Amino acid sequence: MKKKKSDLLTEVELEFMNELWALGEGTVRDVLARLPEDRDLAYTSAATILRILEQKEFVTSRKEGKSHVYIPALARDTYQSRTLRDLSMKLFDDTPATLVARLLSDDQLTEEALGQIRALVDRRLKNDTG
Amino acid sequence: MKKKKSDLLTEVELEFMNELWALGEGTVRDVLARLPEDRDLAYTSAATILRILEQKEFVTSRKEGKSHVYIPALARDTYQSRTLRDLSMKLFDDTPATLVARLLSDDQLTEEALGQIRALVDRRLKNDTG
DNA sequence: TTTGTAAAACGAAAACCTTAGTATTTACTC
DNA sequence: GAGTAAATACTAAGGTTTTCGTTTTACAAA
Repeated sequence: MKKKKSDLLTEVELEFMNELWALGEGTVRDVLARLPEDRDLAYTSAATILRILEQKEFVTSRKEGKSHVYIPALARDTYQSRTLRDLSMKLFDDTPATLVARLLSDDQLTEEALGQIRALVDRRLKNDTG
Repeated sequence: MKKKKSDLLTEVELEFMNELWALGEGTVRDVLARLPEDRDLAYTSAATILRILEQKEFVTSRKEGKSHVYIPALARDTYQSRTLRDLSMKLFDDTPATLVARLLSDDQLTEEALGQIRALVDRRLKNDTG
C-alpha cells in the first residue's frame, strides 16, 4: 500500500511547474532563465527542485546531450482541477457553489471577469442541454 | 519591517480553524471533540496548535475559569476570499474566469452545483445593473 | 491550607521544505 | 585518449510544521 502524502505541489514546486507548463519542457537552465530577476536561486538549487519533482513524479525527463530535459507529467488543467477539488473540500464544505459565491463577492473582481464568468456558465449550460 | 511569511494557514491550522469557525469559539477540548474519530491527536498537540494560531494572530483568546477560550480573529468568508485570490494568482494567471472555467469543466460537478452557480452569477449581475 | 486534577507553558523530536556547497560524472574538443 | 566546461548527484544546513512528553500553574475539594 502506497502512502500518498498529498498529491499537491509545494510553493517552490508550483513555481517551477508553472514555468515548465509555459515552456512545454525545459532544462534546469531554461526554467531558471524564466524566473523573475530578483529571484536569486543557485543553479544547484534549481536542479535539486527539478530532481525532487521527478522523484514525486510530477515530471519526467529525457537526456539530451549532457543535460536533462524535464517534461510535466500532468497537464496544468489536471492539476488545476485537483487543486480546486482539494480546496473545495477543505475550505468550502465540498460545495463548489460556495466557492463561486465567494469569488463573486470579491470586491476586486472586475466587470470584465464577471462577464467572462457568466459567458462560461452559459456555455456550459448550453452544451449540456443541447 | 515585518516579514509576513504568507498569511495562509497550514494544513493542520486550517483543520482547527474550520472547527472554531463552526463553533464560533471554543476551548482546546471543544475543538478536539469535533475532530473525526480516527484523528488521534494528543491533548497537548491540540493545545500547541491553538497556541500557534494565536501567535500568528489567526485567533484571540480569553481566560475562562482555568481554560482558554479561543475565538477566530478573522471570518471564514474573509479567509476564503484571501485563499482564492492567492490560488488565482499562483495557478490561474490571476484570471478568476480561468478558475471558474476549470471548476465547470470538472466531470464530478453535479447538475445541482451547476444550477446553483448559474443562479449566483445571475443574482450578482442583477444586483450590479438593477 | 493542603492536596488532587485539569489546563497551560515549555521544550524538543521527527518529518519535510528550501537552499546551496562540494564532489563526481559526462560529453565535447584537440 | 586527456583536458575542460557544464551538468548531475550527493549531502547537509537551516527553517517550518506537526506532534507530544514533562513541568508548571491554577482552581477546587477536603
